[in-house]
Amino acid sequence: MSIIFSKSCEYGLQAALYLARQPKDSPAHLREIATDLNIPYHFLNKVLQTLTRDRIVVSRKGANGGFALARSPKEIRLMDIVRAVDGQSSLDGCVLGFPACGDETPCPVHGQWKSAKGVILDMLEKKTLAELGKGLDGKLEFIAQSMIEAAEK
Amino acid sequence: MSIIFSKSCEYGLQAALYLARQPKDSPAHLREIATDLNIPYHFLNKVLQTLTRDRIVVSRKGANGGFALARSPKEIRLMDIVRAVDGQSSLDGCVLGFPACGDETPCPVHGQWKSAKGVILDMLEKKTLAELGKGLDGKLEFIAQSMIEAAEK
DNA sequence: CCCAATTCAGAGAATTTTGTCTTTGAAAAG
DNA sequence: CTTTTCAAAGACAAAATTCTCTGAATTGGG
Ligand code: SF4
Ligand code: SF4
Repeated sequence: MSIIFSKSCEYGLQAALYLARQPKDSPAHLREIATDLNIPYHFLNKVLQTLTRDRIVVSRKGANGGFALARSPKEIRLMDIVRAVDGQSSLDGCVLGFPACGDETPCPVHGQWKSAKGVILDMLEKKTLAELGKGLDGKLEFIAQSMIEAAEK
Repeated sequence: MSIIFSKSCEYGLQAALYLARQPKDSPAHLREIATDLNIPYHFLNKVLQTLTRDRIVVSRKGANGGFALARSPKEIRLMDIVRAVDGQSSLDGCVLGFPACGDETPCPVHGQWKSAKGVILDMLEKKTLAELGKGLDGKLEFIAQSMIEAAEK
């Protein structure tokens, strides 16, 4: 389970990463993505519709249709997906959430909280799907591995 | 809204902080806490029952009863409250949540994710209610301020 | 060109989880 | 006893997640 994101968002991130690792010019089918990543088919359908509307992925109907990234993985930040699926507001909150608080009237965890949040936002902001995909090549295939182990359970 | 915790947990943290700032030997009433912090009475009731069962707060019934911390604010970590209310499992998750992953088969954000999570867990682990309460004294009263501004809206 | 098969699009129903409220009971104080 | 206040079960509501079903675009084969 994700600590921070909704399931929609989690699935969106997974699917996008899946697409980033897909060979060029061969769109992936919804059915295939869903079973490989172990995501409910129709829920993923909805999430991908959102990503398509937001021009993060493109879809084609009919035979040899499917889903593919709309632009280079280098140009898609994790943040883009989060914003598309969960909305910006999902990142604005706080751990404690006192009624009125902020930099002017901070509670005593405010400093640590901001730094933790900084690390997370930085990650989402800076990491692209391309970088996500890198670091795997040469080593064992992360997703494939996941699938195998998931199937074993 | 809290990014990480359920509302129960958020309310639990707020209530605990409220109790920490309460003068010694004068338990606070559920009704009072709920209205001051703007938390639904009966929901807070449930949360405080949980904290009581977990011996983080103690309750007394009847006239001049109420709730108070079970031990010194110095000895209650934020983590204790989170675990009591949301359970340990609420802290075990990940942002991406691939089917099979971990330190052995990490995905490429794993490093950054662990560090972000480290900051958060560290905060929950190390900060006590006492430290939370400090940093406020002398300055404007954080909670009071919150209440005033909340009432204005 | 037309048809059948394939695959995404979308509305909306059903389910599950989470958050809130209602009601009754039990303990403590005076 | 009577009042005050917490304890607890469970009804109810709202939100998140999952499923059902119908429609529309595309392709390739007659
Ligand atoms: S002051 Fe900062 S850390 Fe504290 S509740 Fe407000 S936003 Fe959160
Ligand atoms: S490898 Fe680490 S960061 Fe990646 S999905 Fe798994 S737990 Fe999360």
